[in-house]
Amino acid sequence: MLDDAARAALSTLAIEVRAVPAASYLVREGQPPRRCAFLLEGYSYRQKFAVDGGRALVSLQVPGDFIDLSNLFLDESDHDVQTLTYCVVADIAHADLRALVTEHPAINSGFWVIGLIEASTTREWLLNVGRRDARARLAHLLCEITTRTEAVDGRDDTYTLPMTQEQLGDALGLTAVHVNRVLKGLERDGLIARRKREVTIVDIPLLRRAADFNDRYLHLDARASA
Amino acid sequence: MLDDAARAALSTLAIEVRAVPAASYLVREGQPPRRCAFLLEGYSYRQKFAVDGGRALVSLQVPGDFIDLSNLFLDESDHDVQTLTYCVVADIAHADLRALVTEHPAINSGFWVIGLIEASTTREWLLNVGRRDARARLAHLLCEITTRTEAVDGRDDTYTLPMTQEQLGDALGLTAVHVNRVLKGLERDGLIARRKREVTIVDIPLLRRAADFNDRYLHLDARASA
DNA sequence: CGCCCGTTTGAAATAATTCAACACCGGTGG
DNA sequence: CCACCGGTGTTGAATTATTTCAAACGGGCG
Repeated sequence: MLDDAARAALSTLAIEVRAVPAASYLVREGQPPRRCAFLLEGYSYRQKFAVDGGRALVSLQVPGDFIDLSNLFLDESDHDVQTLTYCVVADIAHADLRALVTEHPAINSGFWVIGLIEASTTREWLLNVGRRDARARLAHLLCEITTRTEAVDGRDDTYTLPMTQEQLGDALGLTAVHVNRVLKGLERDGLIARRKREVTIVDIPLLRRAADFNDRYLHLDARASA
Repeated sequence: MLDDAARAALSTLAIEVRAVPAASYLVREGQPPRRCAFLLEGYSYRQKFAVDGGRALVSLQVPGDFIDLSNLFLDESDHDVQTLTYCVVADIAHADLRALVTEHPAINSGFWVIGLIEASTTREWLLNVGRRDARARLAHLLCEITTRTEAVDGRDDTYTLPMTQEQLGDALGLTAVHVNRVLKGLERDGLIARRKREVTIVDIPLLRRAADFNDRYLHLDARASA
């Protein structure tokens, strides 16, 4: 819980808001900026590459997520962050954040919580890619997206998928072609419906079961306090 | 860099050392202790389960790693930590650690760095499992183990593999059977040699190339300061 | 209008799994 | 001291999930 002083400090933070087009880089591997970006609107993702050109999306960010808290403490980024859609981000100077963190223990641990939840999510993705078949993997990702976006803005279960099938594949360790087939399978079985890029979760319980989805790893309650 | 006061604080920390047999739990999913464990000796790993019984090892810990820094800020663990071998761990009370972190910004950011490196490592594992074939995956894990253990105690390239082939499989998203075959393949091609559980890296450059291994993700330099 | 990116579909190829049997080894108890 | 035991490693053959390659389609955009 934040005390009043902490709240005040947060609200007087000097931030610079900027709009960013889709598919542009917010962070590049190896390059460290002097500011942290906070996602206000839109979606972005972290990615890493293998030498053979293989790509892995290793996490998604939705509005309310920090883009690169890691750059505050590490001076070389180990991955890229790229926007998925048009985004609005708030930049905060490293110096300000550092000051904030040392002066307000509550904010410090709040940031810790944010970082730890992200780590937890990456672990769940590792389980997903390593130990679930394509159908469950895809279903799991769909469940995560709905859960995380509705936690932000009480959305219903229809949303336009912000990702291409190729990107979905890279997030799941699958081929775009296979993603397509699995997507159709889920549709055929009445778990989801699609119209162009728009996806509707038709049967949430069924999808969750198919996905082996349990939202514990998202630490929704802990996140609320930040 | 730590100042003298921080060093002093660290050295007067009340720690309780205990020995733990192999294959015992250090942390259980859902259960939060009031202390953080630091690994002094031995190896341990984090694991998560899918409902169908599938297991994923999501990280390894070597001497010098924190077992559960996450429990300091999150009150419910989202995974287990289990010892791989006989271990010696140091327990530190949460209260002490919290005080340390709020009083010494340098220690705070040191802990951040540790957490962030671990997150980076998990992302690399995700790339490994999602986008590399079995041979590269296994080679990559072998490279990581050598690199991390030699960073601790300037070891040479022979070491007894602390893991069963089943555990290797769970760390790589593969079957134990397949791990066995791939291991033999690496041996046949002269990249490694084996005698019982003992593994020798015969040709490091070749293994690294086969693994697509680049140690940047381990942030070895940043780690040194902690 | 035409182009390009993303999607859809099929057929063939392949990596990895599954199942099953057997060998090995260290440890335990008779 | 030997026999047995369970866990681990090894091997082969059959099966399956996923990839690869290739071609065609569709729609949004300049």
